Amino acid sequence: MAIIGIPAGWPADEGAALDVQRRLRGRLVLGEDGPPAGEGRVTGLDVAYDDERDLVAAAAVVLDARTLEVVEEATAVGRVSFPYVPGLLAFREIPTVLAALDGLAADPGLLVCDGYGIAHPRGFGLASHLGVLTGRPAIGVAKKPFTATGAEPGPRRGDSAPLLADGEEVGRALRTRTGVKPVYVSAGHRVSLATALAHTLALTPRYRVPETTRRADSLCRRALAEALAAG
DNA sequence: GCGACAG
DNA sequence: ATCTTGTCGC
Repeated sequence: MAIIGIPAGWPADEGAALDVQRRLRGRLVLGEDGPPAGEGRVTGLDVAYDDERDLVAAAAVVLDARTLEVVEEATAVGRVSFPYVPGLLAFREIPTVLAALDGLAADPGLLVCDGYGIAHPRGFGLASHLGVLTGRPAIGVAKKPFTATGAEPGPRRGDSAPLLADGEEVGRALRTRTGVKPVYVSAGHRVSLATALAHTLALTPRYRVPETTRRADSLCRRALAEALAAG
């Protein structure tokens, strides 16, 4: 499989990335409810890195939202396109993730990203960025808190507490399993927070992290290992 | 100015 | 993200 190069004109430094982020932010759509949970399709996206060889492997796994069975999978391997800078994660992952999405024949439905949507320092995290570039509904489900503030949610599955930025609710800390650490859910593009929360609960019948993310995580690790073995 | 900070 | 030792539980 060919290695995805860094796209022409891709931001080369933080200043350029911030400019792109600010421009794309103007195309964000937040007024839609988005696709209802439990029907249609949901697609999990994740990446794995090999810093030594400057490689990133991405996976896109399409699930039937009702049964959570795999409909289709695709992977891509690319060159790392940006250093890790908190708040600019999208610039590191997006070229290879888009290549994986391009490899799908099925309609991906809702995009479920490993990271934040609008609960981001400038309101435009990975899920929002990917949503705008693809035009598709997208949500972010992160495993760790970022810059938004919030209280601890209650102890039971389904309990949640607002994530606040400048007094506005930009997401929720959501307990997906009773007695287990919460995940951090935010709308990305063309979805409401309520829809994002409903999807996250529908995708976590058994584990803390959504089934989409778990499937994509294991697939991109496999893809990276195969790329390294192939040379 | 300093610390904190998705993956 | 990635690395890494040991431990607990189904």
